[in-house]
Amino acid sequence: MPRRIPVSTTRPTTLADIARQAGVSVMTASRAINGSGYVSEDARKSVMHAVEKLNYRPNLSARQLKVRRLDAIGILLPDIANPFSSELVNGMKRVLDPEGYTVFIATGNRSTRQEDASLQSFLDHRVDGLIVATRGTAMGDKALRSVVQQGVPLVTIGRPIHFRGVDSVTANHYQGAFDAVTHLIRMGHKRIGFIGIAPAHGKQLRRYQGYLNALREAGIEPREEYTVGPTEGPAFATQEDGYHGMLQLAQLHRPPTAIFARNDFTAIGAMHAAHTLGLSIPDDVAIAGFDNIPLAAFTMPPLTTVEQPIAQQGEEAARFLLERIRGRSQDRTATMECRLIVRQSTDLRLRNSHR
Amino acid sequence: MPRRIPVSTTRPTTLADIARQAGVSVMTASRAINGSGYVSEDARKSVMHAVEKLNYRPNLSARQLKVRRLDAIGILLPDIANPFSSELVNGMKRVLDPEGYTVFIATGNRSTRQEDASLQSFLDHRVDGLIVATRGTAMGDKALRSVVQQGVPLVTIGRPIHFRGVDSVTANHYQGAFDAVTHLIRMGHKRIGFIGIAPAHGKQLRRYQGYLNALREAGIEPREEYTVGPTEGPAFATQEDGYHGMLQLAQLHRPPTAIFARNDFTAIGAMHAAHTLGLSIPDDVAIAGFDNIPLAAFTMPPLTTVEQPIAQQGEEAARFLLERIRGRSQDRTATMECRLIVRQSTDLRLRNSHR
DNA sequence: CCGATTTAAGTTAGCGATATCACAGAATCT
DNA sequence: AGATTCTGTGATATCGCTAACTTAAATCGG
Repeated sequence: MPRRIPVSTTRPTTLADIARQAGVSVMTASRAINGSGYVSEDARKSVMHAVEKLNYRPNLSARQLKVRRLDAIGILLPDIANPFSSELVNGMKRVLDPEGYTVFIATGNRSTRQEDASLQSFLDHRVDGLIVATRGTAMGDKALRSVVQQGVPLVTIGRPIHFRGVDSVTANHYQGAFDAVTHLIRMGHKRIGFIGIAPAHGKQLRRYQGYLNALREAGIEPREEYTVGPTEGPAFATQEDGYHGMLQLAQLHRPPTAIFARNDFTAIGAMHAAHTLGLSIPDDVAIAGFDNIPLAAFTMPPLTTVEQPIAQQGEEAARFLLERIRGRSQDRTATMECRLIVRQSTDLRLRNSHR
Repeated sequence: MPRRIPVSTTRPTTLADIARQAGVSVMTASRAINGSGYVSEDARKSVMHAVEKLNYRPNLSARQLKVRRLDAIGILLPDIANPFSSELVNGMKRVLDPEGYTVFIATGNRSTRQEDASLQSFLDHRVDGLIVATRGTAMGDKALRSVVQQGVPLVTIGRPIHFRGVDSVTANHYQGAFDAVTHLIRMGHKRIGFIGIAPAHGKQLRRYQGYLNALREAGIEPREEYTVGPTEGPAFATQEDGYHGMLQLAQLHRPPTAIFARNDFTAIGAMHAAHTLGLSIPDDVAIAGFDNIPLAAFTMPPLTTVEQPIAQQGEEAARFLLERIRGRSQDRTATMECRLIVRQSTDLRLRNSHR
């Protein structure tokens, strides 16, 4: 471990400096600053004046050592490029800021090892609670279980949890996918493909289950060759996956007339492949995605997709966490409904709109 | 301020617990764990054994209080939806992780007040250094100046800094824009529009200056009516801005035959408007963007754009910060070159490629 | 074989904050 | 009036950790 030479310019102001400047004891200064206990108006004023003058900021490490509370919560995200992340954090902040909590973010960068490291960092810094929005893995589950055992309040987002002591919030991906595929069926499609995961790995993927069941409920037996995608299980599917998936499906003897893509990125890749192949959308092939990323309204044609209430998931998770921190011990779960947004990539009759 | 009831399940293990369990003094335990000073092999082993058994993790607040070092650095980002953010953080982590630093991220959400709050939070927690990647504002500058005065090592990214004691890293946006516009001129265009900022507010925007000078250097006098965009100064320009900007330019008596958009989102909005108007790209209007977001290769047609070395900026910023923390006091600045990526939105002759 | 060095521990004293106890004077109650 | 409560303040002891000092045995070189 390399040595670090500190560049101590001026020592930061401490409570003792304030007390000296204000002519009171440190305890009185502390009380004045925190508004606890009895402090005369005179004393309060001169302390506040000193705080202002010396530009005092309490040392949170010192405070935390004593009160065992950091007023900070940690958020673990899979990665920040993800279009969710921002909205999710906004939702959480909306709830946590007014309560005086600071929010720190760390990312796992899709690597379980990095996720564990970030999680450990939060624990080492003794945050008051954790919100974890990374994808579920066996290794990750083990780490989370130990978090719970250590008594640190924990809420997960979009991740099924298999043990107690945790709250969780999720969107109804199953229903969203079901609705999207049902919409395609209503538009007259019978041969509907899924791009985003290899058939063998789709058991865990609720979006895929929604796709399968929508077909079955309409009396259409899903065909395995209509499902294409990466085999990496819960990995995020990309534009490239969508592009290659579409090419693959187009080569079939009787190719699908409609595509339900695992997410909007995948859908955009599929659209691109369709253009390349000279297929027109939605006449030759209809395409629907999932997530309603900002760009979805700006593809050509605009993309039909499913919107999940991201900010609300963040808010709810934050509320759950606050309740946990304040002592609730029963587990709670919230499932938020998704909303189908029909645009021209599946229905030409719609006006060209950005909504 | 609401009261918080702690849910103390089991008190976390302390060094004293370890010492007791291992049958040594706390100091020996500390030395064994930190690998400092002399510790016999026997003692080290039994301490490590106790650490393992009791699942001990040092209390970083307590340690920080003593050693005045947190081994953590704070990163302030404008918002996380931004496609940079992720890459930027990856670059930083690549440098900081191996040095034993933990990275915490906070966002300002494009609000100066929130940025200040996040910055203050980092300072209150006494991080060892700060990397700030938010857009420059007067209020923000003031806050940063005070950071420097407090002796906290600071590096900025993509933000011109007007005072000393700060390192900064930036991409050569000017050159990138210059190259893109020069490319448009070489493709035979003479009437080239800029979408992304109102002409009166473009003074600060290096991308706009690059546009103007590329025109002038080619002997083309820029026309004010060819520049359209929001008036909010350094705000981020969106798809909507691009869409409306394109509509506006198309209404001119002699509309531009090429568009240089402030960023890829704006370019995508403009492309969408062009499609809506029945203009073909690049025959009726060529369009170039900036940033090379992942989707840029998947628009129809693929978008010509300028790529800036994001991860490298993150790495360099992290290296600068480490040097500062270790005592360097001269200011350093790095400017990274951008790279023009020509695709079919400006040049039809190219093969359809995703590179 | 003896002083000097190295190795291996333990003791003490804080870091900067707050909880707790102690105490004095003012205000209120019975 | 005397007891009781309310105000306002300060002294002291920690929180969990490590720097600095101290002690003591082991090792070493001439």
